[in-house]
Amino acid sequence: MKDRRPYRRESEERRRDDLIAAALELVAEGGAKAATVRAISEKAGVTAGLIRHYFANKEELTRAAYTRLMDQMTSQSLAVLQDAPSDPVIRLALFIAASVSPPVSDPVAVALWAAFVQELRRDPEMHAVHRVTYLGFRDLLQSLIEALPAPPADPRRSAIACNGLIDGLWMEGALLPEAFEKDELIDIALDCSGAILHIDLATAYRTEREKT
Amino acid sequence: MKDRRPYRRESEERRRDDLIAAALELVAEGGAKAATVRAISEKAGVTAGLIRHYFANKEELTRAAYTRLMDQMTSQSLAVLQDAPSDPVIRLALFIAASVSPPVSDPVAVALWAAFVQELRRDPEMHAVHRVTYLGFRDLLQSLIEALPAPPADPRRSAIACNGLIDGLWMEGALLPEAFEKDELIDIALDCSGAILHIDLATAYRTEREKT
DNA sequence: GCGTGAATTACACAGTTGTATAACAAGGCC
DNA sequence: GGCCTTGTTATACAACTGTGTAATTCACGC
Repeated sequence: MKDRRPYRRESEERRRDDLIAAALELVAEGGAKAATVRAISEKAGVTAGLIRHYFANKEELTRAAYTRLMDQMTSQSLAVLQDAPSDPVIRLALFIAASVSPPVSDPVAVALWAAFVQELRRDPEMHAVHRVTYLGFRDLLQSLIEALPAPPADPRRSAIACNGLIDGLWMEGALLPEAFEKDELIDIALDCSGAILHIDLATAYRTEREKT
Repeated sequence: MKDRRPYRRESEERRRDDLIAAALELVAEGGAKAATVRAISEKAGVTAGLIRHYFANKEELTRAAYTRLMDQMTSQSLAVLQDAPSDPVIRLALFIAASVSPPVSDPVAVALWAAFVQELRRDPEMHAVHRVTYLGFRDLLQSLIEALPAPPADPRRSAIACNGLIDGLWMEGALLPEAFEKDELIDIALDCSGAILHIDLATAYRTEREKT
């Protein structure tokens, strides 16, 4: 007489992944308030109770989603170096260009990021995630800068500056795309990073792009 | 027999101001989700029903609060020019330094800003507010750049770049203050804006500061 | 095949949310 | 000083929130 919904047992990893992915999609679509336990579980194809079987509470799921988002963005910027030439100037130029253009610089990604930023001040664990991912990205940038033929005297300062420039343009390009022409932000990011580092990143990028 | 709460009638402007201020304080303290109609009205010293007497719905109050926040931040950056000398290099340096240091660069302000950013994609009116305030700030910066003795060839590009740098450092300094030494971000912002514009903003700022 | 443990569903619950509506009272006007 | 507009309170309501708990049913070991 019961018409209980049939289901399949899945691995813990699979279920956690599905729930995190569903949460991110919902936050992207409708802001943090749209990611309710019921909406998340429905999108993941399970019932609400299961969330608390894999996460102690909703906060923990939120943290997991934030970590996943930041890891994704860093690895997307890094992916462009996978099959890049070994010339450090070209590598830096490609990395910077990738960071201020899609899919890294994307309205959905920025909105997602903003949704989590509000939690940083209140949740020490979220703050820790932020520190690790921010410093991780910056250190990556710094290592690219230190590999340059004529590295700057204070690579840490240079990395902070370029990181600030990248983050600002990343955000502005995603939030107000109609205010910029195609590739304008890439050009600006390369020109100004070049001015900061006293090298010509723009032509290095252009010649590399024309090679294909 | 009724012990109905006594009250005073106030002007529409006063009530709207109080409600907006209460909403901003709550978002700052506990994120967007803390700004419920009941919490807002309690903090403003009224009952919940009154909100809908002054705002058609909660969304409208949210929009008003966002507009107010952005106006405040721009005017705070601008305030430093009030009694600044007429030397355009000094004026630009003061403006940039103010934008990446308290009270403009502040964890509360950044968290508030992030809380609203999530709405930009969904709410066209919020998007319009964002466009106006972003372009307003950038145009201000561009006018300061154009006033320089040797203005750059493309002031728009320079303004976009400096704005990006400022926004990035504004955000990073507020979100992870322990990662930077005192005045480090001001120095970096001035050095790198100077590199982009080919002028020496850092010494202009330092000599101006030592004048007092 | 068949038990058995655990993944999953189903349901309940108390609290909160935004909103609608009616009763009330403050303060200006004559 | 009494009326009348309307700012303000009070209360109701249905929808939704996160969470706790018991009942089911899947899938694996034997």
